[in-house]
Amino acid sequence: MAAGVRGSGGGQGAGQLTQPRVPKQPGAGLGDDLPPLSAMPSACATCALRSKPVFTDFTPHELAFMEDFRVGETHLRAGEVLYHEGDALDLFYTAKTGQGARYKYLTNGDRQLVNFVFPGDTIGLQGVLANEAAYTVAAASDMVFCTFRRTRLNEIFAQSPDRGYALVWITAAEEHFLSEIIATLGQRKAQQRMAWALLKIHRRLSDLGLALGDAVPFPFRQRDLADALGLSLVHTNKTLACLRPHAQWQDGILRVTNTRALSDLAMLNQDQPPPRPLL
Amino acid sequence: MAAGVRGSGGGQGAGQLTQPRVPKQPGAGLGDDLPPLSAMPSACATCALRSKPVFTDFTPHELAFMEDFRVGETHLRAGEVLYHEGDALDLFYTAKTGQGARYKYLTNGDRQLVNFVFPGDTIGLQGVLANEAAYTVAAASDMVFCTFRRTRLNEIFAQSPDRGYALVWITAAEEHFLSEIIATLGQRKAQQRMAWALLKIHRRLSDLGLALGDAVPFPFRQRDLADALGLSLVHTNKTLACLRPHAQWQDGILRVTNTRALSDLAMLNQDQPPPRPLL
DNA sequence: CGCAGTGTTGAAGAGCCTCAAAGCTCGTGG
DNA sequence: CCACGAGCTTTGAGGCTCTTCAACACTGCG
Repeated sequence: MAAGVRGSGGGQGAGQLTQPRVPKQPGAGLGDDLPPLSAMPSACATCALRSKPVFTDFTPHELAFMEDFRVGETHLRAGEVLYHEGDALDLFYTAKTGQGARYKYLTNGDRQLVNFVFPGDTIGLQGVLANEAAYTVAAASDMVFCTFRRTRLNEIFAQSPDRGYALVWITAAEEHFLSEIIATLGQRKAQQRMAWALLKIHRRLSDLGLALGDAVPFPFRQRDLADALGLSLVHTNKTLACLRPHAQWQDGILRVTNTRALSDLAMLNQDQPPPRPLL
Repeated sequence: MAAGVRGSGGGQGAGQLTQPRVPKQPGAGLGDDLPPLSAMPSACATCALRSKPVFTDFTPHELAFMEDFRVGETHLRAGEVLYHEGDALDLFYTAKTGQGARYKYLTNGDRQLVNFVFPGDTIGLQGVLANEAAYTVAAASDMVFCTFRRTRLNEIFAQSPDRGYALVWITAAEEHFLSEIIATLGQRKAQQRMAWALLKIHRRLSDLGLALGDAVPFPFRQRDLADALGLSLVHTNKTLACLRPHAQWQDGILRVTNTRALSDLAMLNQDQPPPRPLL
C-alpha cells in the first residue's frame, strides 16, 4: 500500500517523503548552506507569521519570553527527516516556512500520513512529554523551524501563564483537527475525502497568506496524499482526475477553482475558525 | 450508515448512544436521584482514580489546588448527553466512573465515534478554548464526571504550573491516541481494525483496574463500535463473529481470551506507556 | 400481543485495491 | 548528443472487501 522506506537514519535527501532528487523547491526557497541549527540574530519580534490574522497577538511580555525561550532555527532540505517515530526528543519545534508531513508506520511497512506540517504548526510536543516521538516528521520542501528546548519547558508554565495557556490551546486545536480527520477517514468515501482534503489544505495555506489567486504551493506527491487519505495510489490518481474540473494540482501547485462544488461534495461547511495562538 | 438521531436537546434517556430504555447498567451503578450538578463533600483527596498506577502522583499543592478548582460533580444516566457538538461550553470535565463516547455528525446524518470516554479522561477542553464543543458526548452507562469551570481556567496556569504542565500532557496524549486511530482507520482492514480496537479498549479498561479476570465492562452496542471503526453495522457484526475465538463481547462484557492472536492480527505491539497525569 | 431495539445471517452489487504496463520528465553516463 | 534508468503520473482489467438491502430471531416493555 505504501512506500515502505522506513529507517535509513535520516541521511541527506533520503527521500522519506518521496522527494529524492530535487535540491530546491519552489515556494520555500530559504538560505543555502546554513548549519542545521544556528542561532539567528533576529527572531520573534520580526517574525512574519505573528502578524497573520489567523494568529492571536502576543503581549509584550509573551514576546520577550519567547525571544528568550527560543533556542534557534533548524533548517531542512526537501526530503530530509526532522526526527523519526520512536526517537527521544530534546527539542520541539514550530514550523516557520516550507511544508512537510508527520506520519506513522505500521509493522507491515504501510504508512499513514497523520497530518501535513504548515507554517505556524507546533510539532514534537507529545514526543517531548512522553519521551518518544509519536511520528516521523519530514520535509516536502525546504523548511525552517523555530527550535525550543525540552528542558526549559517548565519555564513556560512557571514564568508565562499566558504562554502555558497558549500551549494547551495549540495542542487542543490539533486534537480537534485530528478528530475531523478521523471523521473523514471513517465516514467519507474517496471523492468526498479528496474534496475535503483539498479544501482543508487550500484553506489552511490561504489563511497563512500563501495563496496567489486561487493557487497555493503544495509540494507533495500523489503518494503522500494517498497515505494521508487511506487510499491506494491508483485510486488517489483516479479520484484526483474526477475532481479536476474543480481543483487542479500539478507541479507542486494546488488550484481550487470551484470551492462550492468541492464543499458540497465533502459535506463541509467552511466557517472561519477564531484566531489561534502561535508558539 | 449511522443512526442519525441528532438534536433532541439532551432530554431524559433520549437514546443518543443507542441505549434508550434500560435505566440501570451493570458496571457503573452510581447514586440515584441526584441533581445533575451537586457539590459533593469529599473530592480529590479520596478519589479512587488517583491511586491507580496509570496516573502520576499529585503533589500536596496540586491536590489542594484541585480540591479548590473543582466545581462539583455531574451525573448522567445511560443514554443521556453531556453536551452537543456546537454547544458553547462553560464547563469541562474529567470522567470519574462509567463509560461514554464522543462523536461527530456529518451533514448527511452519518456519525463518527471519535473516541470512547473512560474514567480519567478529560473532555471538553477544546470546546472551552474555542468556545464551541467539537463533538457530542453521551453516556453509554451511568456516569459521574468531575466538573471544572471555564472562567477559572487561567487560575491553573497562574497558580499551579504543575497542573498547567499536566493539562498540556493530557491534551497531547489524547492527540497521540487520535493519531493512532487515524492510522488504524487509514491503513487497517476490518479484521485488523476490530482486533486493534478490542485490544486497546481492553487494555485501557484493564489499566483502570476494571478487569475481572479477562473480562471488562463495555456497555456499548455494535452500532457504536461500527461508527467508531468506520464500518457498516452488518460488517461489524460479521467481523466480531470472525474474532469470536479470540474475543467475546456480549451483554456489555468484553472478554479477550487470546491477546496474542489479536495483537498479531492488529499488527500492534503492546508496550506499557508511562504513567500520565490526571486532571 | 404487538412493537422497538438489537443481534444475526444471506445475497447482490459497488467501491476500492492489486496487478500490470505505458508515457512523461529529469538526471546520468556513455 | 543520445540512450538509459529512476521516479512520478496515468490508464486498464480483474478481483476482493465491504456496503446495502432484506429478512428473521430474540428480548423486554407497553
